[in-house]
Amino acid sequence: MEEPKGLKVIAERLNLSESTVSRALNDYRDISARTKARVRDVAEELGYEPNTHARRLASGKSDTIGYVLPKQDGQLTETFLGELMAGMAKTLAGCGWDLMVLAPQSPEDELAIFKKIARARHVSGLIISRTYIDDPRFRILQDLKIPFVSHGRSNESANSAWLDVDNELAFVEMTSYLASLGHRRIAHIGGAPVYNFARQRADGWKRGLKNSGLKEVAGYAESTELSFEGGNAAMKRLLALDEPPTAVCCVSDVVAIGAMRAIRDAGHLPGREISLVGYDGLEIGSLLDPPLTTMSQPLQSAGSRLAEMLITIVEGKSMPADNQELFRASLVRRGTANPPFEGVPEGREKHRQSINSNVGGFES
Amino acid sequence: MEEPKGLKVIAERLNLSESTVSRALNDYRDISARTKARVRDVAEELGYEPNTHARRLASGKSDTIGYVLPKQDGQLTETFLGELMAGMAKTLAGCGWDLMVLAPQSPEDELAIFKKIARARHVSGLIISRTYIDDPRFRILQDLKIPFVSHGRSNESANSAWLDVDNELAFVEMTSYLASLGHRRIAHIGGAPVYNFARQRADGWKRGLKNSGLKEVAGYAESTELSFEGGNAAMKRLLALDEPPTAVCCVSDVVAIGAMRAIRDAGHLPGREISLVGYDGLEIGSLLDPPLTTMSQPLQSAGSRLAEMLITIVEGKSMPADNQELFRASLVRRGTANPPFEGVPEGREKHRQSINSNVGGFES
DNA sequence: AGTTGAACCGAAAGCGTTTTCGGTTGACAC
DNA sequence: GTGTCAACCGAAAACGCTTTCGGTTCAACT
Repeated sequence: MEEPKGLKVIAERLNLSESTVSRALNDYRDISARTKARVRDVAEELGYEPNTHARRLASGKSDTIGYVLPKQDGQLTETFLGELMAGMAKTLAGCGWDLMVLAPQSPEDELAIFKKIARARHVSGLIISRTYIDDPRFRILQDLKIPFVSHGRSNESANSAWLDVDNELAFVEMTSYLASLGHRRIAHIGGAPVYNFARQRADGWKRGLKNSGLKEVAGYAESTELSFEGGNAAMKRLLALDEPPTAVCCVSDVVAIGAMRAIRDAGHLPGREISLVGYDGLEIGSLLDPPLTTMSQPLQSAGSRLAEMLITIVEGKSMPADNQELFRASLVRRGTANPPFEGVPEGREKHRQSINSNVGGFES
Repeated sequence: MEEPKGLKVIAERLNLSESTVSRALNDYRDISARTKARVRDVAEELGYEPNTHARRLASGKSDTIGYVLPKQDGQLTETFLGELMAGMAKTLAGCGWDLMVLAPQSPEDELAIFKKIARARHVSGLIISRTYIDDPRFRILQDLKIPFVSHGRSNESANSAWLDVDNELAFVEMTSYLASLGHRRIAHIGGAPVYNFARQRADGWKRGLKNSGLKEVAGYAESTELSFEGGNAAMKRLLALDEPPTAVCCVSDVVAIGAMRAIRDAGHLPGREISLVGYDGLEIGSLLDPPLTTMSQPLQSAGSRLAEMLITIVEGKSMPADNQELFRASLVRRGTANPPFEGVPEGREKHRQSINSNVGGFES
């Protein structure tokens, strides 16, 4: 009982040709309003749904964009994935486009996927994440003439479309904030220097220091992998310095949480002896003890915007280089960023008075 | 300079017909091995990539499955999404299939999406997550004759394909483990009772109690939303009981972390006065103080298997009801599950002796 | 020599759209 | 009345592949 669908039945019902029906549904202007209405009614009534494949074959468009899953170190716990993809899928669906997921297993695999897309063109554009400072993908995609937008910049992104958070500004603000609380010895735990965002954040920290008239102390620029252990290890190194920092800017919440652990293990209290600010705005940070001060960035809207940008590019309505947008992160004040500690850690109570009197004036 | 691709050029180069080339590439057995080899060589050399849309139109297959993003309460921080989708995409890609993301904005929207798929058939199967105890989607998808596999069971899933973790067993083990450590008063903080996994876990807890000869104390079965705040609030209620539990099984790590906070706020130490086990195996739990004991479930492999199952069903190689698999979670021993505290919380020293002597015999 | 049947391959009919190109109206001006 | 120009619509050719159906060839049996 498979009733034949298709333009054909609609056409027959109305004594029209298939081509007329097609154009009526696609709102061509050489079809009278009356006819359009009749066609639409019948289509509605029949529950007509165009055959995607036929449409795409005939039109030569694929109305599909691909999102390349960032595969880092085998770990895929990125908390932003869900939000980002939801944002993309939502606006794409609004335009009748599809979102396809690509999960390259290795850089070579990724290249193979790109090449295949370049030839088959069954995906008309790509969105990539987790960009590197020197990210070969920009060149590759440009050479292959695959339209794309990156979530994050790169040295190679000058002429391509991207959407990024102003990581540098965020870390300038973060550092300035700590400085405004009275901190003078502010360190940074950064991410692997291949990631562009890691560099941006480190740069922001440096600029923040400068803006506040502080200078970078030797050994204060830590770099580690984006994990708890990474943050933990880096913080330990900072604590082992002759003059440990009183505040630390962390490249991510996860790293910050690792750092908190190290601070605790050293017998200090995060946010008291050593202030700490993370980045990402993870919900979980709010439940820690003390709750992690952090900076949060928009995700759903970023995904949505990425999709919008890519569509206009694919449709030739704008040039890649004209699609470069900077979002802004915002400070979430919680418990780990406070004025420098007036007391003395680890039962060195005897020191307390002197330190206190030396510093002075920062009691809240 | 657009060189014409397609079967045509290969056919011309070899003085074969397009149909022969097509069948050669698709490994039909009425093509000689020699011809197949020649065709493949030329195809390789020319970098031939078949046109997906044409192929799908002609064959009537879509080779695409859709993953329905679980949208809960506007929050999409599901940590498992990345892993799960990577697993799916990976095995799908291995078969030349595509993974499409669907992000329904509401239940009505979800229904509309299903209906559209049922008609257009541009997606040949679906994978759904976060199933409810009474999940209308099972009926709907069956009625619409859309092949699907669910990640998680439901009351309605008897005749459909699913892959689930044995949540009940996991919580039986969890509870038994706590009992084996000597706990007698074991509570449970569960999730919203609409989710099937929440019920399963609660059931597991109850069965675990029974197996260990313990009984469910009034007020020990808490239920809350799957968030830090939820866990926090639930634990507060437990602490306010006349006889608070000495151990708590939590429906998720996030909830457990919220509970830890409540325990701390009450002046106790998680894992000492009150033991705690979470579920999910989140990495972050390992960095808490003390590190959260939990149960972890496989995700990449689950995604992979889900995809495999769906493919065999779509291709008619197996019936949905024959595709029901139970994965197993495994205990990750960290720091929050220990024998009952021998000390006395909050100066209720007087209770201690009696309790201890009543229970007895479980010191490790 | 005739028959049979693998083994191979080509012709051609789709698959369900889009889109170009003309053709037919009728109105309106000249 | 002839010409012109919109406004509408149909015919038909793509789009690039799959798949059915036959046809040819050639070796191997009768």
